[in-house]
Amino acid sequence: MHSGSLFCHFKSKDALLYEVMQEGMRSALARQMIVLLAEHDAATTLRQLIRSHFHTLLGSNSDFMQAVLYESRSLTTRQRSVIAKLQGDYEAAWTPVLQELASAGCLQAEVPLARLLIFGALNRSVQWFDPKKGTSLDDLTDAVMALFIRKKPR
Amino acid sequence: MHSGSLFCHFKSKDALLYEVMQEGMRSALARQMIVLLAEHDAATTLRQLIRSHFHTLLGSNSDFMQAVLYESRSLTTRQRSVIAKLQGDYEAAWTPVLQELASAGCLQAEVPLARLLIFGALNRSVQWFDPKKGTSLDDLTDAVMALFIRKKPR
Amino acid sequence: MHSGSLFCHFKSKDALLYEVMQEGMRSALARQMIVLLAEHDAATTLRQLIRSHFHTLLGSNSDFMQAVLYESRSLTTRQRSVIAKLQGDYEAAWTPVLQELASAGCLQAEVPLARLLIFGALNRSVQWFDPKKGTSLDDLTDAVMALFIRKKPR
Amino acid sequence: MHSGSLFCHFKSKDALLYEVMQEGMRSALARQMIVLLAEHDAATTLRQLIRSHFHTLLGSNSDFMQAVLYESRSLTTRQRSVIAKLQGDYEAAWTPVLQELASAGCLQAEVPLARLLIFGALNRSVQWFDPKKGTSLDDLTDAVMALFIRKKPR
DNA sequence: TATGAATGAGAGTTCATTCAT
DNA sequence: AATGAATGAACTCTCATTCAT
Repeated sequence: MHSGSLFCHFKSKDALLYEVMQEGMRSALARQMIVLLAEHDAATTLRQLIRSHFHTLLGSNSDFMQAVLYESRSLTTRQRSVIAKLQGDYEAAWTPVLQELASAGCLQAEVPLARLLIFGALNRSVQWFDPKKGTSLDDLTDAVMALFIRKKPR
Repeated sequence: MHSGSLFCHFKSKDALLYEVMQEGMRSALARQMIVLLAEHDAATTLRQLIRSHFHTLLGSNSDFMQAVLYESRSLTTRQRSVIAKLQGDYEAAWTPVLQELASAGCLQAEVPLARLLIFGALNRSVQWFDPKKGTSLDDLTDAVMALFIRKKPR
Repeated sequence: MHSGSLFCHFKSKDALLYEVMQEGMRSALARQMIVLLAEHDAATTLRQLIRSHFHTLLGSNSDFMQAVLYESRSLTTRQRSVIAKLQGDYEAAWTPVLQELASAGCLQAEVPLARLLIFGALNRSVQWFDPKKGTSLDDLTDAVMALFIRKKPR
Repeated sequence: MHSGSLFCHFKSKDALLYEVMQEGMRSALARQMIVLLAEHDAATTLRQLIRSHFHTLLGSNSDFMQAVLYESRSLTTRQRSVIAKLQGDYEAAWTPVLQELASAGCLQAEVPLARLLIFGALNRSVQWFDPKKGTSLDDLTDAVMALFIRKKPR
């Protein structure tokens, strides 16, 4: 693409960024919705949410997530709040699942805090994950489940 | 401070950034070394490492950590590798502690991966932690320990 | 031209300076080569070299010579040596002509020194020459020849 | 000397430059006056003027001449005209001597132009003269005389 | 709609000058 | 008078944006 061409399609560079972030978050939400519509037990649902989140973070067409996590300061206040709302909705969907696991004793922390810590752990993978190192997204998902979620106590 | 004053003390803006990052990492390493020199069981040591890390991340004089985590791209390759080395040393010190907990069955993941996930979880707190919300660094430390570390199985 | 426009075409202000100096010296060399290819006696050749040099110094598109003479310190060592090489080649071409005149007794000084003095005399004209004062470049050329070159002794 | 100390003695850096240039030109004029007061024939006087000028250009304490020749643009208009007046007086003193030589047929050019060319030739020596190369100021003076001045025709 | 040279606001940097000590 | 940290105007350069083609 050539230097002036962007402005045939977007009002500004930040407008493109905003579009990409919004579009990316909406598709991530849609992908996640499919997971949530399947009726599984909480542990299975969480596993699928994590797997889906890794796809969103690390799969192809995932650059938007870098933008959501690290470039929000380039947006206007209004745009930033729209993206924050989408991100909030996305993360809020995990709460009931985590709540159920916490109630069952499988997750040993207050859910709001646990959710922040879990998203921190997962999101940072964009910095260190390297598919060439031989670990698959499924392996990663297994490791995360093992780390955070305990077997249901009798 | 006025526009030209910086250059009385530093060759360039990036030279200041580098100094701040280096100095901050060295003091974080020193603080952590004190924790490691105390002889405690692995769980207590980890708790103190986490508490110390939260101090480094969220205490006063902690802005350098934002720089280390998010501004490394402004450095030269050489500078970046120095900072990466310091960060690597800092994080490497956690490995034996995590290893011992993993051997005891208290940490259910491969240590290298667990370490990445744990640092992700902790480091992201600079984005959401707000001391005005009433949670203390000690509370945070307790939550992290509860979330990641299990009671020693009999 | 506006402040940023330069950088569409040149990497830096000094890169422009270097291009102008190099291009100017190459065209001066080319102009001089034409003079040298004509087969004339030494005195005629020298007269034409001087006339050509005044054109290079004082004609239109001659600002580059100011740069070559007085702005070389803005260049990198490498660039400066390229320009110095071109200037050296340019001035070296005068040596055989001066040598022939010296051998004939028309130039009463060691050629290397005479060349330095002659170029000093000519080049300083950029400081004082004013076409509005009524002196032409041909007048100037005649004066220089008369001053430095004697009639061939019988 | 330290960065602020200059301003204990001079109002500005350019004020120092102006003082140095003025002082240097006055001492050059004084030195030249001594030459002119001795009663010699024109050729001898010119030789001594040239020798004195080389001392002024190339001897110790001669940096001011670089400033006079190449840094005048840093001065205010008023200061520049004072320096130009001193330089004009200095060069004007050569006119009668050159005039006499021209009348005698020893200098083959109009005196005003010859003077400009001669000063150009001499002044440029600050760029190329190197005492380590083994040429003395006396050698230089001899060469200049030989180049410009002819034996008196019978 | 696409292009890329031109624009200009803003960032980074230099350096002559000021000023508290 | 001497010092050197601080100042700020001026300069170089970057890059998002504009615009004539």
